[in-house]
Amino acid sequence: MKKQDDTVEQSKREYFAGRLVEWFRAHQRDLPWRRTKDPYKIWVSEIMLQQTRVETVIPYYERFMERFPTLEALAEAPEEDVLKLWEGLGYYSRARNLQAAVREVQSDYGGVVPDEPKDIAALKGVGPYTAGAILSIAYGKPEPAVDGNVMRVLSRFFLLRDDIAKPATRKHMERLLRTVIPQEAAGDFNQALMELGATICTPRSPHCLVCPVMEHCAGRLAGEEETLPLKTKAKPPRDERRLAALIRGRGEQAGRILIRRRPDTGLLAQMWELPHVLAPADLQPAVGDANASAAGWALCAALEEEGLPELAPSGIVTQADHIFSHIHWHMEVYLCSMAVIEGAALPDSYRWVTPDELEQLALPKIFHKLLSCQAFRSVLEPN
DNA sequence: AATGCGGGGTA
DNA sequence: TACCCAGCATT
Repeated sequence: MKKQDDTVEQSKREYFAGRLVEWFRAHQRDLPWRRTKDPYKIWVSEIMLQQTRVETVIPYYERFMERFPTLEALAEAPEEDVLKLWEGLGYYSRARNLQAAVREVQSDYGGVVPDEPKDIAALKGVGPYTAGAILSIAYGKPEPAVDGNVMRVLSRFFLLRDDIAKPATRKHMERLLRTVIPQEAAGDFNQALMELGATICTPRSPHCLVCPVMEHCAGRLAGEEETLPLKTKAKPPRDERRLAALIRGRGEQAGRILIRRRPDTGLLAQMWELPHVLAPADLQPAVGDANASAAGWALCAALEEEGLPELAPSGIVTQADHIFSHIHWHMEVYLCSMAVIEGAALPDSYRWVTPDELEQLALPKIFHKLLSCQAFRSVLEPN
């Protein structure tokens, strides 16, 4: 046992685990994935819950289980279907990794989710937290599952002033937890830690008066429950002005618009979008029609560089902002006309679609926002 | 160890 | 606004 863990007395660790498990069994929320021990369903729920709130996940989880009720069903599904069901949930590589890993379980483990730490941790998209969560909740194995909630709870209860943004801090907490996890109630204990963090030991204004372990909470006894955990600040997102093109079809493409699919890797991988480019750095901020025209021409020129036929802008349609964790997009949509449509060759990623066809494709939130605005819809009206 | 990767809820 | 959410992969 590591020396630093000895500073936490054994009796206090037993108190902590016992009270938490007892509290969880009496007060846990009734969540869809708590009504099963199916490792596949636990797995799906844990992937969806990564960096995502319970309330957000619930409807996605229900739809997903309806469409893919078994590991085999997910393994056999088209990748596009999985991405479409994930639409709006974010971090889309989770969906692709999940299906890749499920297919691996189907082929290498006969469709049975492995119960060995090294096997399950080797699956795509399954890191230290998710491996511990599946092993403890579905299989009852005494493995730690340290997420943001757990680090906050442990920081406060054991008065740990480590920076939780550092990977080393998570490892420290995993070592501590291995001395705390009750062997016969590992799943309930891990879920109790997270449940406490989500409902009582909240980031701000924790509800200490109803906390089951308040009496011996070192953070509260030190008056530091509001300032823990310590965490270095994240950098603000960088600003990007982006120019998008709304291009309407004519003739055989009448009633369709031109969209494209994003690359296989990176931001919003494999999702569909309006063609757009990063605004040239020397382009003046959009104020009034004159600058809008300059932006429109810059957009058309950039898209022609990418292999589209001759384009000309005819005005700005709408604009919207979207903030990712690391980028702030200011998106402006310009109506553009394409000189040649019939028989024109397009780059592979581009495609003409009707509004109905668009409904079937996975679209990021920002493009849903743009396409549903009134100005955009009025441009699409047949006339 | 640092960065890329969505979208939304909350005080 | 600022923070942060049942994190992981890549470099």
